[in-house]
Amino acid sequence: MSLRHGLLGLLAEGPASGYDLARRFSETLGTIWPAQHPKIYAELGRLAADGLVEVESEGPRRRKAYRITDAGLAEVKHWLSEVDVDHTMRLQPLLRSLFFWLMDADDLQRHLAAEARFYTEIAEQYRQYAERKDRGEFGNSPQTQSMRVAIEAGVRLYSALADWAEWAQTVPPAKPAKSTKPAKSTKPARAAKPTTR
Amino acid sequence: MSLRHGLLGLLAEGPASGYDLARRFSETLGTIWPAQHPKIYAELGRLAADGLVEVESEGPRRRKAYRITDAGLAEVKHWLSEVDVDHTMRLQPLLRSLFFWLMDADDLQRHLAAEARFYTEIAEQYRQYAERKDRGEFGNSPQTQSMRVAIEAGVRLYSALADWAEWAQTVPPAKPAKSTKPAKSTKPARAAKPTTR
DNA sequence: GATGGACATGTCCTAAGGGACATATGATCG
DNA sequence: CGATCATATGTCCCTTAGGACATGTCCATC
Repeated sequence: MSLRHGLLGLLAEGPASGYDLARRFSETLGTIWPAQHPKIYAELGRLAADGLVEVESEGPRRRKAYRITDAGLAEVKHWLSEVDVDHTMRLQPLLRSLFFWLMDADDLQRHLAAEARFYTEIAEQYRQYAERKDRGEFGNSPQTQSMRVAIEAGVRLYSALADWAEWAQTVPPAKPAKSTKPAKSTKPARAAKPTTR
Repeated sequence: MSLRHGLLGLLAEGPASGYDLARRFSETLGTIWPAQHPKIYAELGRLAADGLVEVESEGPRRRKAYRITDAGLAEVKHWLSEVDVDHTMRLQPLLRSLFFWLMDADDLQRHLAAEARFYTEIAEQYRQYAERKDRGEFGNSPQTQSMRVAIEAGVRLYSALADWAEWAQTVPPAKPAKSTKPAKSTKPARAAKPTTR
């Protein structure tokens, strides 16, 4: 249920419409926390029903801007300070890496090179963003300060992944256990063992 | 739909039961790709219906071991080489970091210290696992070679996060825009601007 | 031989994610 | 003035995730 608190956190900066919030998610937050507009509108409705946000104004084309209420602010602060962090990571690239041994050496090298390029590029984007902030381009409000901290995480994470993908290209492909030794051959599906225990 | 391919990948190493697979997810894979047993049994059923796996043997207590079929192996290889990688990351800790400005300085320091401890510990676990592999404790099969590559990613990712959390503790908390300058005060909810554009 | 515990598989139900589609409205420009 | 585009909000529906609960089975041990 982090989307709920994500929305509250964004609204703590000031009123915004569902459209605004959806843009922020798709433009900058998308890499660390994806959220499509259907979910956002639905959640805003629920938040309003629960009294955590309220409609601040109705704008030009049906635009509704929401403002966080005191209850909403209390809720997001409570979440930040009292609720356990969920450290779950769901990284498909890492899951795939477990199965690299199923790939041709060529395909694998291509794959890793593409991954390295991808991560390097994202890391670079975050780095530039960080620089602009450090040059004072976005002011020095508490919000942008926190943004700076988040960006730093992006830089470090994606740099680490880029380095990893580079490094992985240098790992020699393990031969499918052929000529290394006489190889006690019959061990016919090692993971099988119908372990009763 | 990565669980499907995750299961196929694991079964490519050799036959296993739903219980075995669930344990592998909860013990070692849980950090990078969580999966509970209800999903696993359901997906195994679907995989069997689609002919990508088949029941290899029935063991002691209703135990059913599944074996990957040729079609299943082809499917997972196709996924690895041809299907685009999903780079989506969903990191609650990073989402939270955007809202650090809403926290007391004390709470934030406590939070960051706990985060640093957590990431350091996980990184250390991965590091030890990598060492054991490098000492040859797990042999040198292609599978364990790939495992080694995945572990390396874990080491680097969690080290990066640990360093980040340490670094973040040194970032001075931005004062809520008070005494820094005369401060053109009236700019009443900067994010509001009912942008019609 | 009864009982408790680890093994093993499964269902049920609700919530969350997300693609596809629908619709209203104001702005722009020929 | 009519067409078209970007803005803005929403619904529908299917899939995936995951907590809670239920059941069966073999083993140890008292």
